[in-house]
Amino acid sequence: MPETTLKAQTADRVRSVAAMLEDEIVLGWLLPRERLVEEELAERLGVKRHVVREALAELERVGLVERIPNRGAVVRLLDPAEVRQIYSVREVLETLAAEQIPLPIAPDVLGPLRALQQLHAEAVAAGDARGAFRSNIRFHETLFRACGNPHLVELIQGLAQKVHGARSITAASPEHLALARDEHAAMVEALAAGDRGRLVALCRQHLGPSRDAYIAAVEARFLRPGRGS
Amino acid sequence: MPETTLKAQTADRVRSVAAMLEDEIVLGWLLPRERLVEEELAERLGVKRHVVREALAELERVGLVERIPNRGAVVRLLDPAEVRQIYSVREVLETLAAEQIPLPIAPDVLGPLRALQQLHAEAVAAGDARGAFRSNIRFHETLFRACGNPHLVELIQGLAQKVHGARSITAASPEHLALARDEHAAMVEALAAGDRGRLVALCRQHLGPSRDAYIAAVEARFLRPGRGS
DNA sequence: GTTGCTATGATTGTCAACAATCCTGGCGAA
DNA sequence: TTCGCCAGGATTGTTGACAATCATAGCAAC
Repeated sequence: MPETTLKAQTADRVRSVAAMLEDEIVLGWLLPRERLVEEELAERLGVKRHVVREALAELERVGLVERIPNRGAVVRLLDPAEVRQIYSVREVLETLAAEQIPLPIAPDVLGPLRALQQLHAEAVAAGDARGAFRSNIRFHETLFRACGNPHLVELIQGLAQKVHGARSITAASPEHLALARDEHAAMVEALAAGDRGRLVALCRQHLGPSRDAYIAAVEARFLRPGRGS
Repeated sequence: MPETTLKAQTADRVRSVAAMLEDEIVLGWLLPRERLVEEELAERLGVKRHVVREALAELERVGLVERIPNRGAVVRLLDPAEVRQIYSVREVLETLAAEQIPLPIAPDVLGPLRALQQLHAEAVAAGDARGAFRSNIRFHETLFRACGNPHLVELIQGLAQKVHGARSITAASPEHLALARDEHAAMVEALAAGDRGRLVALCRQHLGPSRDAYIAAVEARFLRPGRGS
């Protein structure tokens, strides 16, 4: 029998629901400004309303969802200025982490990293956006964890999650996925070769494309017509 | 009639309760490993259990409290290694922020900053630990907000909050409070003079004393006897 | 005297009904 | 036609009761 969801405590179920909703937002199943009705989600996901409620609160904290008192939650549209600010901090933190990774890289980091890189490459080849998204997250998590400071990693992950909402544009784009795949390969190479300068440069460059693609897409497609200032 | 708590929505009440509990932890009213019983707190603070529950979840997220399923919450003791890691990241981020503050400083920042500095000095002079704690937070918030990147400020504040539990040691120490007061004065001076190098150095140095005092105190007083490795 | 088990009490976790709030559509008057 | 108002419906927010879980103390057996 399946044991993953059998003995699940509420806290786990909340995280699970939050992750599912995050997926649906990131993959573009749920569009910006789309309403998220608690009861409907509760039924669809097979949990109580209470659990959905906490999950939405979690997503609000992260910034993927906006919650207005007595009115409910909607998928939030990140405004370009905010995205730019977040990316600028990400750049600093990820550079910092990359600079602190001990080189030569430990084998017990390089191994899993190569495995995740391949997983990601396979998902890209198969056109599996969801798989690519998840394995991409795990790749970077594993990479940055090697820097040795868990709190720095936590910050980096938190910021990455904040702009996950911006991924619906790039997550489905074959060109961006292929580019990310190649850059991952280059990072692994640089790590294996102990080339710090190259690694740091790659990490920094890695952020640019998705940011620019998102900003361009938002300005072209999603900005509310009546509100342009 | 008092209007601050009159129209308060639940979310505000949760924040309020969380802040009260944080105060009590920081000021040493609640000691590490002390149990926090939901119903008791609900009655004492005049709110429903539900609100206390969410507040405890919030404090758990921040790291001030530990929550074990079906067993309740206790005040968490930060272990020295964790404190050291957090402070190392704080040092980087606060230095970064200090480097980005536009100089010469804008008058509408310097003014409030001076006011908060004075507020802090007065609290220190009066031996008002709570007042010193709160005005200290607001001083740094105002200072770093001047860097112009709200997300960086948010990160800095989050990290500071994580080690607030470590403040019960320094919050009551007249020497540390006096030192902090003088360093604040020096920061304001450096800002007014446009001396970036001095400002950055001061911010970096400012973190050391409380970190070291906490680690020393924890190792001397709180480590569980039976568990020393 | 020590160990293991059971009953009890204390505390948290879950739930569904109820209350409060807000949007929507329809109706009437200017 | 347009504006304002009111009722109805939909959705969230709150509450208290109930169920599940865990620590503790007392008792019995070794």
